[in-house]
Amino acid sequence: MQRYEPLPIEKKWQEKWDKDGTYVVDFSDHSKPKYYGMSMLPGITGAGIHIGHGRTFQFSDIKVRTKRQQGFNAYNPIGWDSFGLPVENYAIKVGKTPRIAHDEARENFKTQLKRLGYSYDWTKEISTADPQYYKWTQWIFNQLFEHGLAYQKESAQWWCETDQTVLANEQVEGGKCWRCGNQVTKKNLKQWFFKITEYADEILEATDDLNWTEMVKTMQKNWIGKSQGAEVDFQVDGSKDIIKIFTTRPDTLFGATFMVLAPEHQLVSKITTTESKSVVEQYIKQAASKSEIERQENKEKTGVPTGAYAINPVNGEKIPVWIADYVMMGYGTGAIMAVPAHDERDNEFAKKFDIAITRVIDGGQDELHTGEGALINSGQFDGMSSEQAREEIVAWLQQQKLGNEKVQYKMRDWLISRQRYWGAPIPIVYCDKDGAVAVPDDQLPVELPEVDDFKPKGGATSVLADVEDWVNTTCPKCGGPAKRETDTMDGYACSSWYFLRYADPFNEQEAWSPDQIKHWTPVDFYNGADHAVAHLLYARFWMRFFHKLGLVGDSEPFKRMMYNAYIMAPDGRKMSKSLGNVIDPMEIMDSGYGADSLRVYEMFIAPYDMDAPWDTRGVPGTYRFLNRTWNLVQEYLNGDEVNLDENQTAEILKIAHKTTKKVTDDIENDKFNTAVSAMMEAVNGYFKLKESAGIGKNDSWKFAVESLLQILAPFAPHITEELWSQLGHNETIHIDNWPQWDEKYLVSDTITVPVQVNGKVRATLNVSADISEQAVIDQAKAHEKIAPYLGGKELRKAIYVAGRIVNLVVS
RNA sequence: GGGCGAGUGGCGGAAUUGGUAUACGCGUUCGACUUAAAAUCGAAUGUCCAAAAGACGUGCGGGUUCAAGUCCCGCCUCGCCCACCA
Repeated sequence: MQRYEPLPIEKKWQEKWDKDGTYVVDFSDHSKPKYYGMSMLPGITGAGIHIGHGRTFQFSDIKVRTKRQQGFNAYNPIGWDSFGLPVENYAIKVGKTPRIAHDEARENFKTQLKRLGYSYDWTKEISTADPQYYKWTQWIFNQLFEHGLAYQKESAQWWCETDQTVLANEQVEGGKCWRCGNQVTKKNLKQWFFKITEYADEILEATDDLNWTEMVKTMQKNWIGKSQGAEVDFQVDGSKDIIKIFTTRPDTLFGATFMVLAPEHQLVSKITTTESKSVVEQYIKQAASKSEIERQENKEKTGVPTGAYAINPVNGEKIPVWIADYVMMGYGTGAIMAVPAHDERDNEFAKKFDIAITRVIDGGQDELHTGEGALINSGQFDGMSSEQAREEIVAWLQQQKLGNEKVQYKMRDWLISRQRYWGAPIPIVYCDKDGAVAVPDDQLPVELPEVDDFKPKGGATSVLADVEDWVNTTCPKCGGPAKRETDTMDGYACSSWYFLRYADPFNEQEAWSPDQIKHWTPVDFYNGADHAVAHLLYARFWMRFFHKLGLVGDSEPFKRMMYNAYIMAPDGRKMSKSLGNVIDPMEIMDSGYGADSLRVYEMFIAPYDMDAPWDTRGVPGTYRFLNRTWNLVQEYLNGDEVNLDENQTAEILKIAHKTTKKVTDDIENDKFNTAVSAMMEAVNGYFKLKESAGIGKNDSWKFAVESLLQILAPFAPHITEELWSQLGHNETIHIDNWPQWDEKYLVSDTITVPVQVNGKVRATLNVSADISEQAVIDQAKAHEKIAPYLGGKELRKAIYVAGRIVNLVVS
C-alpha cells in the first residue's frame, strides 16, 4: 500500500497541469457559461507571500475550481500590481533599480504561488509596470481628460515627508500615511485629480443593491458621506461681502446667533476689523502650525472674533463672525452658521465665549436639543415640524435669492499625482502657448525612462524632472518646445481597470475589445482583505465611466465582493515583520506537509469574515485528515469485492450524498470552514463503516470514494488528482467533474426524536419517520425514563414538532 | 462621540435560523502497536459530585415562549471603521 507523500505528488501534478494547459482558458469558447473569479491584484513586495495572502487567493481559487468542475468556462487570472511605493522603497533598500528589484521579487512571488497550486491561467499573466499595460492606463487618463474628468488644481494636499509625495485622502489613515505610518502634513501644490465626485451620487445609489460584504458597503457609503441640506448666504454687515454656509438644519436658522469661519477662509482678512487684526493673525498662525492630528485630538474649542458682524437673513439680526479651527476648510464652504441651542459643538463654543443662545426648536427642558421638534421663536415658521420647516424655510430663501437646496459630500476628488519615480508617467506636456496638452493616443505609451538615481530628492517634483532629454519634448499641438509632466500616477490608477485587461491581455489595438469584455464581465467573484474604500471605489467610478462610453456592458465591476478577514499571528496580534511573528507558508510546505494540508487548514481555521489566530498545530491536523482520505482510497483500491446488505448500502450512500449536498451548498455560500468539517465527518463515517461492512470493490463504495475526491478537489487539488488517476481515470479531476446528489438517499426510514419534560431532555425515541403525532406522544409517555416524571402529575400539553422534538408539559 | 460587528469548553470554532448546545479540528489523559520514540489506530474529555442519580451551563440582569446561544428590553466587555463633516 502506498504512503501519502505530498511533496513529490504536488510537484508531479503542477508540472503536468502546466504542460497540459489544464487551467488555460479559451476566450472564444462560448459553448459553456463563463465564470470569472479573482482575488485582488497582489502588490509586489520583497517579502514574498505570507499566510494571509495564501488564504485570500485560495477563496477565489476554490470558487473558480468548483465552477470549472461544474461545467463552466472558468477563468482565474493572475497579475501583478507592480508600480508604486512598496517596490520603489524595496529597490532603495536592496540597492537595485526598481525594474530589476521588481522583476526579481515577481519571480519569487510566482514560484511561491505556483507551489500553492492555484488554478491560474499563467499564459495570460499581466503586470501594471509593463509598457504594454500602462500604455492603456495612460490612454484611460486621456479619455478622462477629454471628458473633463481629469483636471489640475492647486490646493492644500496631504504630504508625506518620509515618502516625499502627496497622498489621496483615501491613503491617509487617521492622519498617518498608509505606507510608512508617519504623520502627514498639508502642502500647497498644483496636482492632477480625477473627478470621482461627479459619480458620487450614482455610486452611492447603486451601493445598496450590491451583493458585497455589508461592512464594505457601509464604509463606502460613509466615505461618500452624502448630506442633504441648504446653502445660505449671510451678508457681512456694512459690506457687500457674502459668507456662504452649508447646513443640514435650515430649520434652525432663526437660532443662528454667531458664525464661524475656518482660519484659512478667504474672507477672513477682508472682513477682520482693524482692532481685531493682530489677534486674528496670531490665531491663524497658531492654527497653521498645529498639525492636523493636534487639531483633531485637542477638542477643546478655541477661536477669536473677527470684529465683523453678519446679518441673519431670516430675522435681520446682527450676529458676530468668529474664526475657529473646529470648522474645516475642506468641507462645505469652510464657514458655518452656529446654532448653540441645537448643536453640540456650537453650544460648547457659545458657552466658552459667552455668546447668546436662542432656542428655536421645542426640546422640552433640555438646554441643548440636537433632535428635531416643533419650531419656536421662528416668526412665521413657528409651530411647524423640523421636517416641514426645512422645506418651507429653504423655499423662502430661494424666493428671496438668499439660499438654495444643496447636497454635500464628504468624498473629494481623487488626487492621482505622485512625486515619485516608479509609476506610470502622466501623459501630459506643458507648452507656453497651449498649456497642458494630452499626449496623443498614437504616441503612447509615454515610457518611464531608465534612471540611475531614482531616490526622491525632496522638493515637490519627482526625479524625472532631472532627466532632461525626456522632460524636454515638443508640443503635440503647436510643435513648439514643451516640457513633460514629471509626476507619475498613483498606483491605484493602474489597479482600477486590470480586471478588464485580464479578459483581453494581448490586445495591441485597444485597451480591450468591448465585445470580449461584455462576455466576461462583470467579475462573478472578487475578494480581498484590504482596500474597502479606495480601490473598490475607484474601480466602480471607472467602470461607470467606461459604461457611459459604451466600452463595457455593465456599470458595476464586481457582482460579488467578499471581504475576508485576517489571519493573526499565534500570539493574537497582527502578523508583522517587525514583531517577528510572521508565518511563512513555504516553510510549512517544505517541512513535509505540502500545499494541500496548508490549503485545507487555511479554509478550516475560521469563517472567511472572522479574524483568527494561526495555530501551528492546525496543518498537522488537516494533514491527518488528508492522510486518512488517502488511506481510505487505498483500502478501496486494494480491497476485494465486498457484499453489503441493504442497511450498509443505505448508510454509505447517505453519507456520500449528504456530504456532496452540504459541500456544494457551503461553497456556494462561502462557508468553507464547515465544508471542510463535513468532509472530515464523512471520512470518519466511512472508517466506522469499515468495521461492519468492510471497504472494497462495490458500486456504493465507488460512489462514496469518487464523490469525496470530487468535492475535495477544489480544496486539495493535488492529492485528489493523484488518487483520481490511481482510480483509473485518464482525464483530470478538475474539469467538468462534479458529483450529483439525490435527495432520496438523504431521508431515512427511522429517526431519533428527543423527548423533553418541561423543556428538559430526558430520553430519546427511535421511531419511524412518518409516525403520527399521537403515536409518538403515546410512545414518549410510555418510555421507562419518562414515565416517572409523569407519575401523579397532570399532563397539560404535549407538543410534537415533526421529526424534531417531543415536549411534554406537566404540572 | 457616531456607525458596524462580536462575546459559546483549555484553544479555533459548529448549531438545520426558535427545537438534543459544544459538530469538526487542536490540545490533554488513558490504552494498543514499538526495545524505545515518532507516526498510526482505539477510548475519554463543559462544570459541580468518589461515582451514579441529579443539578448547573452560550458576557451580565430581566422578559416573551411548551421550548431561547438564537427573539425583545436594559447593561458590561472586546474588535474594526469613521471621527469637531456643520
